[in-house]
Amino acid sequence: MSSKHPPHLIFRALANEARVRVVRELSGGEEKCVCDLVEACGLGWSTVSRHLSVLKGAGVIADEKRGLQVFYRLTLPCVTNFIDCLEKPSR
Amino acid sequence: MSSKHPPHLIFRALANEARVRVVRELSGGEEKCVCDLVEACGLGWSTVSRHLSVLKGAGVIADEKRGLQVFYRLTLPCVTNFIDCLEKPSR
DNA sequence: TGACTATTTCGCAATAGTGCGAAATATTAT
DNA sequence: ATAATATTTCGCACTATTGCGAAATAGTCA
Repeated sequence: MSSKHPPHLIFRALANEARVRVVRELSGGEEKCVCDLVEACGLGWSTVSRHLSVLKGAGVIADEKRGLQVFYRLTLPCVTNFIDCLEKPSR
Repeated sequence: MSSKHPPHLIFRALANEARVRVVRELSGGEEKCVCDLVEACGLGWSTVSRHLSVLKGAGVIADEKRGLQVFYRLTLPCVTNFIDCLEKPSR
């Protein structure tokens, strides 16, 4: 059976500079709390929170609450490869 | 020097079902005329033409005019790999 | 309980994306 | 030059996305 996240919806989830920045922050494999991601994006908390929910809804990231904080991690590793490919001078 | 097409703009160009369909049609490496792509998308000519210009503007496809027809081809092969990855049941 | 911290949800105004049909452009054939 | 074909450009109405601040929610600690 096919995924409930068709390709164009995943592209849509990534079609924003802040959301790509979030994915980059998580590309090393380490989890980050929302506070880290807010700082990385340079946007307001409410805005970043909604960006995170878009990425999560598309299955690109997942979250886990620990204590007061929520930690996010990347769940779609091949997006990192693709971004790397896009950044090579000659793709 | 870095590309003039940052990742989030490439994702934005792909953030539409018709445009992903176009990329798929071109993934085999063969060129297709607009008429083929109009048929594949099931949308009007003017709409598909604009989708093609979005993809071209992002550097995902390129065009070449031959006679009365314009042929498009994929210029960003790694997008095919990424879409394939997205469609695997377990990514 | 109440205060404090981390995060999300809501409502808003502004901007961007979508698909359409009509008109414009360009190339070829008569 | 005229006509026919293939494609693009334009203007419109509609919908979706964006970022913000205020308010709501949830967990921890005194």
